Amino acid sequence: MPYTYDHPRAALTVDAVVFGLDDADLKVLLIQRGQEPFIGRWALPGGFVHVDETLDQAVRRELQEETGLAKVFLEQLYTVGGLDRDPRERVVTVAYYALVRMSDHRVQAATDASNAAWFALDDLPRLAFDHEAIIEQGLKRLKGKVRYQPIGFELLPPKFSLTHLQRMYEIILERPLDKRNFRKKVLSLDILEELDEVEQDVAHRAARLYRFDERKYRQQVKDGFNFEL
Amino acid sequence: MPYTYDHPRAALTVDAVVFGLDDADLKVLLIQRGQEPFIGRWALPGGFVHVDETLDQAVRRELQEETGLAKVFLEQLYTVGGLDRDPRERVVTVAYYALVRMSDHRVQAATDASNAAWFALDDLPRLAFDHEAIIEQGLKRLKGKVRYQPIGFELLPPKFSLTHLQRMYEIILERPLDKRNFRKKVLSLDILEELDEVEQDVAHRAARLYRFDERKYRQQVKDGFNFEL
DNA sequence: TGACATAGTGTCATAAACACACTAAATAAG
DNA sequence: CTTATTTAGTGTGTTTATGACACTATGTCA
Repeated sequence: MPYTYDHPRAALTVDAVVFGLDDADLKVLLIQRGQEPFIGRWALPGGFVHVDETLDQAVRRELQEETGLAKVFLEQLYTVGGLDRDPRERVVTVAYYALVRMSDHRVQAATDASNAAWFALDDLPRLAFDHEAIIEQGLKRLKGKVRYQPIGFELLPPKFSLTHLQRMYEIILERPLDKRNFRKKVLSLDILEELDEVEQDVAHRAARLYRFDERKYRQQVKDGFNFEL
Repeated sequence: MPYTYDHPRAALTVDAVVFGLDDADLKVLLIQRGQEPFIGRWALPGGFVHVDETLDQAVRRELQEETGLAKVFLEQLYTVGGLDRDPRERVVTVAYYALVRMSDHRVQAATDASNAAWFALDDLPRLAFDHEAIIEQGLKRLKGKVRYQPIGFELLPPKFSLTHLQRMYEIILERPLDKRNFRKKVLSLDILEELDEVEQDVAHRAARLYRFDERKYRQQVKDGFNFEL
């Protein structure tokens, strides 16, 4: 079933930089390629955009198929159109980044029998295509955006302590933050709900848990308020 | 000369939101379409991406062809992949925004005999496709970015007074700024070169002229300094 | 019950943001 | 050549936000 056009067309793909957070590191989810080109190399999850699906739908489908992830936070990053990105032919890819709670999402083995695994950002394997550069961009965007939009919560479990929250920011921004100033600031934003619950199973004083209050946040935004780390 | 593929492919286009500034308004450069669909309607300059050119090259070529503009400031905005954007077939477009000095660039009549013209943002005609939404995004980006990167200078002539500069920010941000505070702030950034020149042909005290000093700015950035309106 | 680990809390100093009004210099008009 | 008009150019005090900094509280475990 061939499809024919008057002019040659680039192939269109989507790729996703999926970030996750563990105790110590920001991680990226990669899959190991099962086909040429770059067979055996690690790469961003992604694939061809079908002609009857939107770009968002395409990324979500590919994430589901290749990693088992569904319903993650997703945002478009940028579109890469270099001429020789793919040795086969002209391929233009729309890159996305995603944030997931690593604890929630047990990463599945991919459908096409290739692996999926998390890698710390400073310990990446050799990657296929220009995926290294795309990850770089994703990281840059995350670092920038996390400071003025409360997207970081997508990386944390629903209930978290202020220490968890601070550690997340420290890991992403790659600098230490002052504990008292951090707490003062984040509480003053009034976007957290204080729960009547504390951490469980810790070998020391348990910290109070909080939840991100999306409703309060939206209200703040509407009132012209400004999130700012 | 037909081109054939195993799977149907979306057509890939680029579109540019070209911003210019006059005394009173931010303006957008539009062209009037000479073909179907939307013949006669105004639209963003843009067109199909050739298989042997990058996305950047494609936008620049289209801008040149349709409006005569060359060497403008260009940055990728986002990629639109809705299913029914174009009534003919699936078209994915990579949107850019551009900043030009209106005075420099006399806008040419387009090659294919359709018109090109500047429109104030609050006085746009009916547009083709989803170009209204793309302009909206471009404006949002401009408003955001102008505050932490010195891109606004791309809209001004090389030599400008502090009053010009302030007016530019007021127009883009859509709010008045305090004259003394603005001057204090902008001079403290130390990215302007004070010239031994003043405005000509004005019917009142002439203002001193300044020039954006790109070298100083790059130095600041390297030193970890932070532009911020 | 004592050692250990992390939670939780407030003050002061410095820096940035903001509000605010008059004099200076040039041209134009009478 | 005097006056009116228009915009340029300048400084201070107040308020608000940022940043540095250290000790007590509470729980677990040995």
